[in-house]
Amino acid sequence: MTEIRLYNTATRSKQLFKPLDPNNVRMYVCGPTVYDRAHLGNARPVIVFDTLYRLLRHVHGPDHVTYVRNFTDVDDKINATAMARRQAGAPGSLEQLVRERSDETIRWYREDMDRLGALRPTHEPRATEYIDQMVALIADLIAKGHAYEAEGHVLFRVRSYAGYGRLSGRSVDDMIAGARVEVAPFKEDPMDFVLWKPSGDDLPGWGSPWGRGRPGWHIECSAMSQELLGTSFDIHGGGNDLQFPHHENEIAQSMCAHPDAGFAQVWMHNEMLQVEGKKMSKSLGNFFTVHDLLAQGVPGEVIRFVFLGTHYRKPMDWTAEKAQGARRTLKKWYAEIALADGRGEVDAGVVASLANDLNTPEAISKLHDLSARQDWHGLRASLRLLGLIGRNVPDWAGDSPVDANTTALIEALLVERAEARRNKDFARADQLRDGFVTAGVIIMDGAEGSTWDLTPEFDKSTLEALK
RNA sequence: GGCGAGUUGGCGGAGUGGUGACGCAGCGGAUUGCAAAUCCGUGUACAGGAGUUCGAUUCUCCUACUCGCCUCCA
Repeated sequence: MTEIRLYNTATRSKQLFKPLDPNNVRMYVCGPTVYDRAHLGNARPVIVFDTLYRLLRHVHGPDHVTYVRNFTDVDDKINATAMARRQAGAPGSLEQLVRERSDETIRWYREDMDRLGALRPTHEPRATEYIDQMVALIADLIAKGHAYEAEGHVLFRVRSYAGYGRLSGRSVDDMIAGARVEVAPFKEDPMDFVLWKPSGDDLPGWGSPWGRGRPGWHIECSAMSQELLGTSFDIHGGGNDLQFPHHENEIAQSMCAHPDAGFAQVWMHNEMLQVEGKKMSKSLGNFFTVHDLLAQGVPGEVIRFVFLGTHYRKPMDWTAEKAQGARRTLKKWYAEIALADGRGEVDAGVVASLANDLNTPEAISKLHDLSARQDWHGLRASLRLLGLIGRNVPDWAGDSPVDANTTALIEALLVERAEARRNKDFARADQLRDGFVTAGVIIMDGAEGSTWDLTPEFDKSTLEALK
């Protein structure tokens, strides 16, 4: 069996991956807060951990991997949208409007991530459906002395967990020294964080032993992973911005509730995304969503390919130039594998690269090898493993859907050019050749005649001017 | 201020204690009326300094610079 090596943030080293139960490899990834469309940065962990999911399924068998990715649908921005809608006269209770907002955002998220070739996780739990488990977990933490109630809040007693700060390499004292956060007066210690907080009448809330309220952010992942994967499981993933405080707090909660279970064995964090060399932010004007990009005609496969071109633990720069290159490469490969039947074997080199801490850039270089060796079956199967092709070659890469008019016009102009060349009227022949280029038509002359294709920049009026 | 990550050829981007991935661009050749596409060939890069070593881009230390987190942003 293929040996998988993964970099474990918790030990800061790459180590051999040994599942607790090879018949049920379990992975939890922190999913989105569903307050709006997913931006491009949200796509990175999705693609990274989807690739890992595919690798695990390949190695252990599709039925022996359980992948959980949550939706966080308890959030002030969701509430704000719901309240704004109610003010605008939308019917229904606040709870219903909150639910509607999450529902539509989740639907968008799934549509967008599907387009990126990401498989749906085994479970996609919503935080609001696990409130009972969270309440039980919080009560357990209080009973064990790791949490306390104060002014309607329940807080986690950070000093009660000696391992706090291990994952992110911080000491509690250092963090307090450098803290820039205002400390709530009811906290025993500045580092203590909220497990449960009270909700006023104008906010969604649930009944609890501590009054009507809502959970803090971190407790949901502890509760849902425990419910769906057990008190210990194999891999926990997310963006490296979650390393602290989110994952640190998750560890504290889960380890204190189940001191002997071990919680997650391997912690994996993807680096952040940049756009044209800069952090993506609304103020810089380089902020866009996955949906924006798809709507502009950038195919999901192209986005995925660009992402896989950088190792997940390095910052990744999204550029228009990369997207263009990715489109060309994929289109070439799609044309090459058109005749492959899809029953080929996945290339061992591709698997080996992935098994080495998801070295996707190296895996892509192996795809280039397969293409150069004309191993179309292997290329197709390997593209499939990487999620760069589904059952069929995507429509955008096939023969461009061209209306009959345009086809006839191009064919006629090609005939004219062939005649001009035969008659040594090179002025006209070159005029047509250059005109095709300007119009966005690629002409490929071969021994048995000319073939053509349209670039995304194809412009029909420019072509018609050639007549 | 604290913690962490990084700095590889024109660009992107892997990797390794000693045979200089891979892609794009460029250059040379084949081909072409000239081109495009294609095919063949082609690159003496590892931030700076010191150290360890027979030998370092790869290990250690220092310096510079970049970036991320410390704010319920992946």
